[in-house]
Amino acid sequence: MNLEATIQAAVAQSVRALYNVETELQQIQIQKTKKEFKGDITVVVFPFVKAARKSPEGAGQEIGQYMLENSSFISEFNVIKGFLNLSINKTYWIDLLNEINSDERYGLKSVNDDSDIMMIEYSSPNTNKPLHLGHIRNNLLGFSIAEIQKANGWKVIKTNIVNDRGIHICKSMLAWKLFGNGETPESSGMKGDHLVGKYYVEFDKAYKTEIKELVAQGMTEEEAKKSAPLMLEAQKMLVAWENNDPEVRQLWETMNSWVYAGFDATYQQMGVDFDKIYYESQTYLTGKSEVERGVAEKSFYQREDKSVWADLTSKGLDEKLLLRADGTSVYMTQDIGTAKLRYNDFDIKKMVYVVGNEQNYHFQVLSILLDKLGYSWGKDLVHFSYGMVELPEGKMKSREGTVVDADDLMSEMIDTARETSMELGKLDNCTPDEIENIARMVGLGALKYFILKVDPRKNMTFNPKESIDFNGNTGPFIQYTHARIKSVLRKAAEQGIGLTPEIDKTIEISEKESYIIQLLSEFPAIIKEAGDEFSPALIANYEFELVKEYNQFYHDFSILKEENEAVKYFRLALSASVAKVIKTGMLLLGIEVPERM
RNA sequence: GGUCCCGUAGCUCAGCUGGAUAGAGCAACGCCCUUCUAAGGCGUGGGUCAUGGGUUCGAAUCCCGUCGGGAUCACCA
Repeated sequence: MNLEATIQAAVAQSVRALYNVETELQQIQIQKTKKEFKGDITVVVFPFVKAARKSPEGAGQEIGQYMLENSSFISEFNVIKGFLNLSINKTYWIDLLNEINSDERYGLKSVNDDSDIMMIEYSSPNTNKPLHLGHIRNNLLGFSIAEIQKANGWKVIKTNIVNDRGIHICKSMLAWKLFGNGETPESSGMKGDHLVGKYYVEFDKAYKTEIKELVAQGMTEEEAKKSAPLMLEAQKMLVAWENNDPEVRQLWETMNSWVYAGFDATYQQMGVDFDKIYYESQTYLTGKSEVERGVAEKSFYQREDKSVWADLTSKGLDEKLLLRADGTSVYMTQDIGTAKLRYNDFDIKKMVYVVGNEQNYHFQVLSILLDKLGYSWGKDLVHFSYGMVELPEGKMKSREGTVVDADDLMSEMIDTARETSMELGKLDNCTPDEIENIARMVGLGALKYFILKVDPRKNMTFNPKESIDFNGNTGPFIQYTHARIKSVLRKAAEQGIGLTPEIDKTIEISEKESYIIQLLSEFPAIIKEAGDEFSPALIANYEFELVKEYNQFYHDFSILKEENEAVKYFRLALSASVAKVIKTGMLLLGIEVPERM
């Protein structure tokens, strides 16, 4: 039983004994004692005032006195206004530290073959342009959520749906055909995804020019957009693709292979991976047949032009297109097919989509459509809807060239980390490989932590010039603390000091030390909450709080120079446990921690 | 216009299942390396928690209105 539950039970017992009142454990409010008051844990007395027929102070005194006499782990108490501040026995804390210290996998639940399956979809790139800052938030959140759910005992399958077909792909294919002169990643020296992205932009430019000309000839903008030759050509290409035209398919395979090579490099650098990848080119047919079944079963209907629609007006939504008049499928059609295939492939208990909040409507509709098609799990899909990343000037716009490229950003971060390390002279006796590895961990750590410490549901601002910091509430700050502890532990080992299995319980420990143990003891609950709330930010903020407290301790107390051997062992054990929790927590965020930096 | 989300220090963010004097980091200023890593620690200044009402012993937190910002309502994905 954790401390909070223990206290709640003790309070309930006290109230029963003193006032003959039954209270539900959940309504007993427990919080950490604020720093300016003495004590470890505070009970809010106000809810019992009525039953006690006493002033808040009086009731607090009575409950506190009763608990002091009847609960062995409470050493003293004080009451301020309606708050009962309890101090916990030193031996209780030392016992806790012993437990934490001896558990290699502290905070992590184990997963076995019987564990429930959670499938988490994230990343979901289009194969017509390279990944950018928005994808970075998606990938980091998806990966971290997967790690957190594993830690909570789920068997997680990380999945990716690659949008490898559709009109947008045809646009870059067409532009390459028209303007490419046979350019390849090899011939140009460009990363494949960047090369293809270049032609997507080329298409857009040429298309805009055509529209302008048509408008000059007297067309409305609407008409011009629809009848521009390039657009018609792209649409023709999509139909040819769906009809398995060999030439189109060949070009498509070639260009996609360039993009995948590029994506793989980006994913690897970012440190994310997938257990099972789906391609829309392989799922859209299932989607189409599902939609056709829906038409046959009268869940959906066909218009005169042969396009297929779902009428959702009874649910307060609009009508939704599911198949175009030319028979080609749309985004929604594909997602229906993908969902069905996934549930066929795995015994999914919970399906989670990590997709931006701009698609809230899409997932609301997807859920309803699957339900209409008779899938009981349709309503249970979880859309983990995260906020957009904005630049100081506002939203990123690819057409205005304000997109922050993922590859560029990561390498800038690593460069900055390397320069900083060199300036500080931290890595003077490291090999070039070691230097590179540490720069990579620190640079990416800064980026990842910066993104993940923010509540995922909120939009966030990223300033490329200012957001990158290595001091304060940052990834490197936490990594640095880990490296410092490791350094102390190395020195201890050199002096032949190992960790004792059990810490002497008769030693005196300070408030600061017991508070750090209290923080450590909260770690499992934080992981659970992060899983329930789908919020890596809770872990990030917890890690920061822990590290800040530890740094104060590190500054104020000496470890290896402590003369009392038992106390020295205690401080080493405390430090080792903090390092362990730092590392475990950071790995849940997908951030590595170096042994030295 | 309908629906949904957001508004906390100069900036970036915590805190939101109601509880004590609203917290961090950055930026500014000052102090601490002959002591285990100064990417650290300590201190100073900085707030109408957008705004008006309501509920309550108690509201940044819950409810309603107003103002401001964003997303979405595509034969784009």
